[in-house]
Amino acid sequence: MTTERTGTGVRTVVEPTLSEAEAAMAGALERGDLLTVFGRCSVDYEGRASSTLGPGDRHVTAKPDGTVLVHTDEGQQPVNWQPPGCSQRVERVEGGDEGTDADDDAPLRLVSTRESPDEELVVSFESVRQVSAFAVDDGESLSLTGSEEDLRQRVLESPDLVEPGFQPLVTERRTAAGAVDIFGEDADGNVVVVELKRKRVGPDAVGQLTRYVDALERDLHADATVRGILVAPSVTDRARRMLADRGLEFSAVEPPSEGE
Amino acid sequence: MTTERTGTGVRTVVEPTLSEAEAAMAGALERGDLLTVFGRCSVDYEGRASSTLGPGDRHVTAKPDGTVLVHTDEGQQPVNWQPPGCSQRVERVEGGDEGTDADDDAPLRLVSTRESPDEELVVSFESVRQVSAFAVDDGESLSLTGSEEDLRQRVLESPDLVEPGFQPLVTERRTAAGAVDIFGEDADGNVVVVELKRKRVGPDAVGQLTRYVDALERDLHADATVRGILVAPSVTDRARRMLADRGLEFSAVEPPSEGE
DNA sequence: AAATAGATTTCGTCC
DNA sequence: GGACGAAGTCTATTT
Repeated sequence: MTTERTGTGVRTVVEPTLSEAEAAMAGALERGDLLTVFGRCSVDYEGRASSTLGPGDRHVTAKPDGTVLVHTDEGQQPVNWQPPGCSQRVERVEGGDEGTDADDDAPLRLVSTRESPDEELVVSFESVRQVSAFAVDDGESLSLTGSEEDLRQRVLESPDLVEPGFQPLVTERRTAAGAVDIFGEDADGNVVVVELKRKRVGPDAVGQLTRYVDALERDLHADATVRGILVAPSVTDRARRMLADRGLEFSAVEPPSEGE
Repeated sequence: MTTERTGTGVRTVVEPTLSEAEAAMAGALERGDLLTVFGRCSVDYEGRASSTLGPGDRHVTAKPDGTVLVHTDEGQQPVNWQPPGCSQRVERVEGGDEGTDADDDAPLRLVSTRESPDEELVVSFESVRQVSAFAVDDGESLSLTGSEEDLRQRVLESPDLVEPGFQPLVTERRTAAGAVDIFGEDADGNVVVVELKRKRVGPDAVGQLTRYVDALERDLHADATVRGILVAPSVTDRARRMLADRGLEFSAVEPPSEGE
């Protein structure tokens, strides 16, 4: 086993005994560090669903905000996790009758729990290869371009992109079926409902637009024509057919990128 | 700087120079290890959208399957990432005119790219606190209970949970609007469309069921009555109202848990 | 490669 | 705290 303690916020223990790993993990949780553990473990989860995962090498992260992530060597998503706000503790299975110390062979457990919903994640390490604790200093936040919000601004600045003469009146207009992205009227004064999507749309988006158009037709009574326009970069074949069946329309508009 | 090389598949470098970090990272990528880097970095992404992230301490993971994850001290989701299948490389910004070596102050970059869609993620380290490489041995896969698939099996085994006399006929029956979860008939011989959800449902699920019912009514022509039943643990108020407006129904069924 | 829908989705926003 | 919808969603399945 080797211990590193540096003055720059990194503490690492390599090939610790389970008791040494326990101490290092407890210290990291105590200090509010970002904790990572690599070792052979099994994982059990019970809460919104239930899962079990047999023994294998995994990389486990516990963040100071209460997040826990268990990653295998494959996949972008963790194989098991716990969301922010959970409480973490490390524990050793109780030893024999007389001993107060934990059995040296007993697994080391990282337990994460929360209430509402009641959930528990247990990572049981049979061996630990590395424990690291990091003091994180991060004040910056992400700046992102190309979201649906960016597309909305683009359409509000240049309504003609939807169709010549389109006039946006309100965003997020409420209906019995939910809030409409953009509510406006066309060159002839007809009511227009616009549903925005930042990428190619499928049947679900058509369903959404349908719900809003139907709801507005009821709200505004029978006399007024309500047009529904799906605004997105492109549509799938089935979605295009569904739009046609329902008398709805599509207008191709790209979300702004980088500079625009 | 301290280097650890153990016989059990863990290599760790603490407080390396950028050149030392570069070598450690390149070796890990070469060997197909799970690579982790903790350090101060900026992140730029360009692809399906664009994003920038200013300097801060982050934990970066590169998996042998091509996944890259950049985590801050907060949140379950990575602040930036690259999906499985991407290609990674480490590089140093080119030095001055005459030198062949990289400028010692030039940032160390982890670059991840893929095509279709064209995406690039660049993590620029101004300092590195730790580089670790792990040889992962994991043969086990996750076993999970409580999914929609489990709910489907429960309903197929006990159709009366939906309503007395319900008879499932086909699963995944195709319609013009997509595949129906369970297609069957009720005690009176009416066509029944069942949409399953493992948790409390909102307006989107009602929209889905509506699409399938509408599509089937057209497919089967006008004479037959098509009932639509949303099967889930519970419904939101608005969803319940939308169901009523459309003449659709709700039946409360929980997905099986643990033992069941 | 594209399409479709589920997910212990997570995340933000608004009520 | 619940409800609702976006997301660089990811992931599995099917065409």
